[in-house]
Amino acid sequence: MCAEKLKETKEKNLIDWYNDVLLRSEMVDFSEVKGFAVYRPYGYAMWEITQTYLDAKFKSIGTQNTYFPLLIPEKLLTKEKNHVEGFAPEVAWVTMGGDRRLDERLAIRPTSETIMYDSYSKWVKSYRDLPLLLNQWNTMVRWETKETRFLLRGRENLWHEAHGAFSSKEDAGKNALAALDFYKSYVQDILAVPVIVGMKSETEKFAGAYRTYTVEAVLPNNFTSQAATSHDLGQNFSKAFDIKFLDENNSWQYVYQTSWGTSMRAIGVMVLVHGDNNGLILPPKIAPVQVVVIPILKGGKTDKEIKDYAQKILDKLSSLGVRVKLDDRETFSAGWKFNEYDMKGVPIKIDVGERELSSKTLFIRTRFNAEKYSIDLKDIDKVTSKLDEIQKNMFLKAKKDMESRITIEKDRDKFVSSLKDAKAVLKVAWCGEKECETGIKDSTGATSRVRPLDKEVLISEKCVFCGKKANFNTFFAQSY
RNA sequence: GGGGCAGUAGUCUAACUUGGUUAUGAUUCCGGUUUCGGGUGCCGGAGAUUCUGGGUUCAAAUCCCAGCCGCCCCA
Repeated sequence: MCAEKLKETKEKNLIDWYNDVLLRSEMVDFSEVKGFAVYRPYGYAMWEITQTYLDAKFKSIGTQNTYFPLLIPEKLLTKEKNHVEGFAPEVAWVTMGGDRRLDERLAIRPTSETIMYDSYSKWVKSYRDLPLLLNQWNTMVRWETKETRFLLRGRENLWHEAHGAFSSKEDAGKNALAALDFYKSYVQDILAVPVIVGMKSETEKFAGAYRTYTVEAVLPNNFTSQAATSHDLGQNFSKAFDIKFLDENNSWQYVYQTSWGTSMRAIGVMVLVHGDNNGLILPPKIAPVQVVVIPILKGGKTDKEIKDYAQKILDKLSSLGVRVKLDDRETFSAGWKFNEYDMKGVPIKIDVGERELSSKTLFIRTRFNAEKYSIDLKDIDKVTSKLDEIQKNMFLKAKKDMESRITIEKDRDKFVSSLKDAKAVLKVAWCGEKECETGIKDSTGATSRVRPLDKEVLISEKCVFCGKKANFNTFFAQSY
């Protein structure tokens, strides 16, 4: 049950380090099925915190939770042409029921647009039925053929998927951007991971979407990862699934749709961004345990008083709304416990021993920046402001790190070599053409990641790769 | 899709090159004792189909083949 030391350093081998941290902090474990992880209570607790935070946001704009079947008949999955082409290579199929072959094979949902929109077409008849905004917290299966990775790329992934139907293009557009805003605040404010917010290119957008938005995070190896995504589907699916309504003027209209989701991947990104060679470093807002109280017992007469004192601190912090735990196991030394909670990334450790008991103080140790200091018991509410301060400073540090990894590049050769070797995340002026992106992928293995939403001054008049007219600035990087 | 590297108690590992008795050590786990302010020391105990299957051999963790799993590189 106990965390052991890490085998690899973060600097030397990021992926070995990452796997090891996830295993030893008891967030996840391998299962007997390739690409399917086991989420242990400590890891799953972070998902529950995510759910609580985002669910409230979703409901604030009228989203309702729902549940649709895990299995999707092939005829539904193939209704929207671009969609099925995008997902076909990685769909897992159910072909047998007991020992009988099924007449029609069933896809295990890679995403639920198709089965949900089949119902939407039954439920939407009038403009009064709109907007219809449903969400499900579930998992999806994508049969990755490349190597799989804990949290970042599994075959089964914990996520939520929300699906909106609207009477106007404007409403759908607004909804896709509102979702993007939820994700930005989740990733930045809860996970303390800075993101680049923007739009995906034609090549990288969701299969079947009119437009895809993303919040993109930068990792310590100069890769980027899409932490969450929001799609403006336009009328592509409503036409394929015949989702239409009678408007105020008694004429038939197809709905405008959105779909948006985020997954456990965002948590994986958080681990990569913040952790160090002693294990996880959790931002307080995502930490299942924000403060751990460790009594230092000496087997003397004061032990009982120290325990009572520790309990008092626990109760007090708990009443202040802190997620706090008391570790009074006597079979482990204090030093051992410090190391274990370092591995698990607990933001604040408080030791209470004879010294604290007699002086009515607490001894604070922070995981982030490894601060150590005493405070008076009467100032115990300072612990909550310390948690806020840690949250803020972790974000600022990560933001500075992200900015240091971004290079503005105008030179074609430098762009290609730097991108190929993941020496930086490159911000360039780009034409946005599909052929150009294909060319970039062929020569570097990397793709466009995100085009900022705000109007920006062009870095150059010419596209960094093909030399034609540049239309906007875009970030390029290797990605997970 | 193509190529490369690895697989030995929960974890890390020795033995493999050059086949040979009961598979090495640490850690972890259990009982006891001593400790406890950054992984305490000691005593005892437990934990292995040496990834799976096949082949070569008197004899396989060790050599060969296939598969599985993990990692890396290329498409």
